[in-house]
Amino acid sequence: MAYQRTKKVEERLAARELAILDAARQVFAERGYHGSAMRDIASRAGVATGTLYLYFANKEALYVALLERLTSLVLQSIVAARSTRSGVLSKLEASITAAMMVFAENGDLARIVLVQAAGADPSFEDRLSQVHRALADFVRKDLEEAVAAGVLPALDCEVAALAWVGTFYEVVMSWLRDGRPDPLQSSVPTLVAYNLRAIGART
Amino acid sequence: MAYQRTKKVEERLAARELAILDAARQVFAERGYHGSAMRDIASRAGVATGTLYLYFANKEALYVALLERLTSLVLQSIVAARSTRSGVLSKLEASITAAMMVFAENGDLARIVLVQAAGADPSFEDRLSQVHRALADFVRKDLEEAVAAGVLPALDCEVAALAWVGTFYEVVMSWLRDGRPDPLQSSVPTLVAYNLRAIGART
Amino acid sequence: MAYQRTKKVEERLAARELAILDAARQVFAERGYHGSAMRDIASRAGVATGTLYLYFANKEALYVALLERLTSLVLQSIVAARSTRSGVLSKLEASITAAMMVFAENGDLARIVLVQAAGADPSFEDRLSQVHRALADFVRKDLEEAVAAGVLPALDCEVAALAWVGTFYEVVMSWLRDGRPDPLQSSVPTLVAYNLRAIGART
Amino acid sequence: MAYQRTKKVEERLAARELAILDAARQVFAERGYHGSAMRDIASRAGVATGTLYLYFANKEALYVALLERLTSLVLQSIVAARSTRSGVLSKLEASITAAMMVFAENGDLARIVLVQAAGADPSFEDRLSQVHRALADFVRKDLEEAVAAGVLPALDCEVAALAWVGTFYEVVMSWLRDGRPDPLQSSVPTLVAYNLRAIGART
DNA sequence: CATGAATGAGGATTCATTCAT
DNA sequence: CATGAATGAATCCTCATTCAT
Repeated sequence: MAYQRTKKVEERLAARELAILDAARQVFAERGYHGSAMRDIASRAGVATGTLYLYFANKEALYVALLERLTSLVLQSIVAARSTRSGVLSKLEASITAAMMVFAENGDLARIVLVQAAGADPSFEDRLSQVHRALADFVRKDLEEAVAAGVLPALDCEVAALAWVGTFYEVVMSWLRDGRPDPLQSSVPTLVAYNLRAIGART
Repeated sequence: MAYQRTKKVEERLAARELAILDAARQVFAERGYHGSAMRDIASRAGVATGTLYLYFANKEALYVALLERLTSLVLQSIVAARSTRSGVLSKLEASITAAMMVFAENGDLARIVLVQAAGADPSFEDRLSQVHRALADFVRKDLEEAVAAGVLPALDCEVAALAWVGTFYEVVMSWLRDGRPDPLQSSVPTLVAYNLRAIGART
Repeated sequence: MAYQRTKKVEERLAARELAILDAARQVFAERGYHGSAMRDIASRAGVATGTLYLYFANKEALYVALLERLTSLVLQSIVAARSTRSGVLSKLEASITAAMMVFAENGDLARIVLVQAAGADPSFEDRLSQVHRALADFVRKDLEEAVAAGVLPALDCEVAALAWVGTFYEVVMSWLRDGRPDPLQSSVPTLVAYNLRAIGART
Repeated sequence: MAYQRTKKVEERLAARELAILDAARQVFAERGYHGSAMRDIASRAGVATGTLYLYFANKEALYVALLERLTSLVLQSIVAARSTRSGVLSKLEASITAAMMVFAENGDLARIVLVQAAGADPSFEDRLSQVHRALADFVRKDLEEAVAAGVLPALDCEVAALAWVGTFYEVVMSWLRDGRPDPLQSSVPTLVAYNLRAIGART
């Protein structure tokens, strides 16, 4: 009889893929990309080495899956958060808050993506760039819109967007390094105010 | 007669160490820590593999030498720049400008230290942290002094220092990624103004 | 279906371990510890280099496995031989004959353990010492028992045991060097008689 | 003016050669042949690495020089000792006593030659064989002469010689391993008596 | 689908030896 | 003669990936 991919089977497969991603997340976060052997990840996931290759083409693909996981979490979260706000600056604030929440709840992924990815292999730099650029683009567009709407004075939105993202990025890095500020989200209001003042917004 | 370590010899040794550091800088910057074989570095430096080990204990030590080189360049440059200014905020601006100049003139090193180091090996994270912390500390102390002197309004100097450093760090990263802003230093006045507004300084 | 460790697989694994030990025995015996590259052993065993490390932790462990193999063969053989005899001196003779038989049948191992081990690495000396001491202890205890039973006159059993072992050891070494006496066992009666006279036994 | 190899120069050279041999003896005895780097020996001798090669062709030659040093000490000592005795068995006893004295006074060399040489490299086995054979030959000839003179009963002198040497060799090994018997020479009378009884000599 | 034994290329490091000084 | 910097071949071991079971 033909093999039937029942729902039950489907679920087991999905669960296994998650287990592998979870194990990879932990191991990569602890030991870095090159310090992590596929064998270690497999044993942490409770599967055989070869099984990893049934779910991911190779080590790089497994790592990239984690990178994309965080990227996707952040972007989805931002989109969802923006839909609850109306004003431009309010959307901007919501965006950045949402992103910070995701980082705060996914420390391992944040470490892997924001701290380790670039140095793991030059080929990952591009992907990290995309995250930065995506965030900066959100900010830049909002700023441009705000300027166009007269909510903000004239501004070099390109550089301001980088600066804006940089303030948050640096705080996330500090949190990943030293655990401060604790909790990470506590810094958001301060930073938002910091940046709003910097761009001349009336608070 | 016994081998004499003449000035000529001394110079050749120093030149060779520089050649090795230079080769390491190029190769590491291009291919990352784990993508760079000691053999590649040696051949780029025009020496035999074993020669590397006469100058550096091992691959890690060679890498760390580059990290410390940038750190030392930055710190020296900051100290020198500060001595030419008098006001607190002026010193702060001089510090950050000096650091950016060093990054601009040492792109490879900046890439190795700021982009790659943390992901190359977890053991390097500490060293990168030190750079960040050292810069943030300079800023924080200046801000605290400025607040104490009444030049600035009350302020969460800890977070502000991180934000301040973050704005510059992000721009450096952008420059390393895309080559923009070009030249890197062109962004300094904008960023300084950005941060001064953010902390409520009268311009 | 999951990979099954069937009896067939089990056998192949055991066979492979034996093949590796066999190859190691040959290569080490021919070229000595430091003259033998893991690659040579692997190719002689018909496996890849990495496969050696699936069966033995490292080169030293592979060597030690050979040392322990001979030790175990000798001790087992002695124990078995003693159980077939009744008198003390008869047990003693059986012991030494059994040991010599094992050496005669395992020339490579004998060479590795008795000739090469001590010089291969200072850390192996201990293990060689144990072999010597184990043999000497067997002899000493038998001698002490024989003296206590009045079968032998009073005697410095400690030194006599060493001497006893030494006579056989020297002959084994001579056999390993020059192939004489041939066969090795032919010397046993002569040596037993030699030692029995030396300790004053009535023949 | 032509370079004159004055007596003073000659002496300095000889002293240096001795210093090197001495250093080599210590280092080899401690770490074994392959565990000893030429650099270590040089630094222990207080000279530069290259200097070793002015006195010895290569590492092997340096090691062989030590082997030959002990061989020569033993043989000279035996010859000298024999000249003071008259009877065959007396000469035999003097020979073996003399050899043991040399071992006792040159523990490092004894360790290098008797324990390590064979395992250091198969090419050294021959040289170790020569020592054993030289000693055994002395004994065999004496035994043969004693038998011919009727001082001893008929005897398999070949095997007896090996046995004779073996008893002493084993005791030396024990001394090198455990430091017992202490002093080494204390065992000589016992062993001589042991062997004399074994070959049927009237004491 | 899952397993884990097997592969073998790759790389950091050591060290005997040479030779310009 | 003496030095010690330089060489580069040699080797142990790791680990991503494959594939027979």
